[in-house]
Amino acid sequence: LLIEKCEEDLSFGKGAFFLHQYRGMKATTTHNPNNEEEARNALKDLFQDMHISMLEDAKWWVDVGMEVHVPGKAVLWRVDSHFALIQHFLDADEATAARNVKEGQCYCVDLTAHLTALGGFRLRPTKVGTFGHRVAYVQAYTTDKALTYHPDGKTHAKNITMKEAIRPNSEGSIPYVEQVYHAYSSALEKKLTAASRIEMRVELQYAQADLHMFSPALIKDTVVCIPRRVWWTFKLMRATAAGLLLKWQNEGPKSLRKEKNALGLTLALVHLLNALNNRPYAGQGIPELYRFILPLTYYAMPPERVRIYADEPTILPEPEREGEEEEEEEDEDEDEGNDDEVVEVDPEVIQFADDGSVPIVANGLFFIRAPIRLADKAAPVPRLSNTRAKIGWDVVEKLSEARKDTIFAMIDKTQPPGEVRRGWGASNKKFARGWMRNMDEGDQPEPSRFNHINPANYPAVRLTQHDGGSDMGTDDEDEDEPDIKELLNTIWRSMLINVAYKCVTRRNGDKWIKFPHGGSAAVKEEFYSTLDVSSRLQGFRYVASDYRQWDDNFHRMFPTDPNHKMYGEKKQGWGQVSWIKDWRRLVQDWPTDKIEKVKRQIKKQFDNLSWMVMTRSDRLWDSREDGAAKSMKLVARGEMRKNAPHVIINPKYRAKDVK
DNA sequence: CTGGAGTGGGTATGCCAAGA
DNA sequence: TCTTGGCATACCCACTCCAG
Repeated sequence: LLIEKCEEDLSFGKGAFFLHQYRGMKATTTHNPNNEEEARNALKDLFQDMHISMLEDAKWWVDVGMEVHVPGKAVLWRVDSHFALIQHFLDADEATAARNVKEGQCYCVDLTAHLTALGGFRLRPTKVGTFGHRVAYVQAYTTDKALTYHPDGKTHAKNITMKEAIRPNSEGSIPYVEQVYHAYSSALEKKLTAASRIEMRVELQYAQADLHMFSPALIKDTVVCIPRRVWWTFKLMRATAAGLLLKWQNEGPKSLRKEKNALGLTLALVHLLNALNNRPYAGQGIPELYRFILPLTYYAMPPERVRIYADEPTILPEPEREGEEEEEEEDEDEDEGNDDEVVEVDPEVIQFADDGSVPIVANGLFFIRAPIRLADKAAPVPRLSNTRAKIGWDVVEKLSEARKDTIFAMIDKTQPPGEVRRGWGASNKKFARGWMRNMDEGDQPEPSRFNHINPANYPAVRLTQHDGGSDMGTDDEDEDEPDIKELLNTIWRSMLINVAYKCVTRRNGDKWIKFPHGGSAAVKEEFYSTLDVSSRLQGFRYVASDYRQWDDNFHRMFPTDPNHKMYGEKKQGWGQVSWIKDWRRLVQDWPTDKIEKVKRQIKKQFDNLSWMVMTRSDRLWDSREDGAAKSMKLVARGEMRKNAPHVIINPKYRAKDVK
């Protein structure tokens, strides 16, 4: 009658029906899964208040669940067992099961703590396929009880947010991390375990059939038992490691903390921490992040491949056996309030390898896939390495649930570290050093002790403005004042001399360079304007460059970035030559456009040379054997074949003409 | 005798493009 | 699309030499 009324009077009442929900207490009934009689009685028990025979079976669904619990162990689902589980509980053929374990709308894996071999799943079976049972959904998951057992009765925040991760307390550590650390420690102390659960919503008529067929063999293949001590220690270690990195980041310079790769690492840590207590968050932007958090991607596999990891070495040694302590029988968790039947599994069912090892390779056990650059001089903030991490700001904003400027503002607000941490042990020496150098930034570099190379000390180098066509400004750039021209000419000339002068010398005194008459001071363009390099050097290794290489080499010799630092201001040749100092002074003092214009002029000169020193980042002359590109050719005889200096040939010329 | 400069070799890492 | 090798950068370090 009511339904009829609805259909007539309400605009949205068409096709209305009643939904009946019969709610019981969680774990009202339990039974041994291997005993059919018990199972039947349990079901009867549950429905004793209802006239079960009057119900239409096909229209009633019942939520059933079971829990695998082993004393002293954390019981976790194996990702590679999903196929078997799904095939079993749907009673489906292989093709149907395969269709149902394709990651997507209907099936998704919930990794346990981002361990790619471990995880439950959620499944809404597909409509197509053949099923022995009609199942509305299946869910397999793991329950950790530690968090409800917090010693002080305080429950720590369920999730850490990005904002919490960049806001340290007065001691510099992250409150959330402290809390989970204590939670796991107490879990260790209290010898807590974790259990695997599977729940599904089935048609009433199949409820019995579905439940009692969880055979010992199937259980053995689908779960993994990790000694609880290993399990909690793992969580503890991950939380600690993540906490250290966060703390470390928070001590770094603010500007660097705002870099995408630094925030990317923060994000990754946040998600790793959260995955310890909850199923990993899966939302938009997550694939990018997980590409470098997760070490491997797993899919459920057909049965013949399920045991694929069985032969791999165990990486988790089981600590000593716990004996027969802890005979906890069952869980009293109250969560969803469905009519779950809790099935107790006989602990004897789970067998352990005799050698005391745990039959699992838990990939990704310790940390994350992408390399982390801990800290260096340039960036004393731990961050993701550039190679793979390509996180956009939109992803950072989305996953951190905060705007970029909010995050920046928060970083700006953080207290400067009260005390500079001088290293985290030997392995982090690098960090400490970089940090300390950062602190010393105000110090002035010592004046060079190589003033004698200054062109001013070489009379022949004094500007000779009328010296043929080699001067600067011979083109249409004549508006430059004469003294600037003079300066540029000086720089150009001293470059030619300095390069020759600083050519490497063997420790035994062997000189590579053959100076013209008059020594190094007599070196001019002409010295570099021949392909007969052998007449200039005792031996050499050359690269017949392309234009890009040639230009790069030029840019290294005349850098226009005022912040460009060459290694060791005083070392490896670069800091000892006067042209660099003069040039860099110009770069500091002059506007960029003017410098670029001047640089173009010098480049014209440069392009007229036939060869030049092939500079390396940290050294003017390089003579390393293994540092040389394979494409470099060696021109030298006898002793001089070893460690010959590197030279670059102007791409205008053909390599085969080089002697 | 000592410490800094200078030299030459080592290494972690980045980037790109060819290969799988 | 991921891996790999080549080549480069930017740093480190042992050793030698030499001035003070």
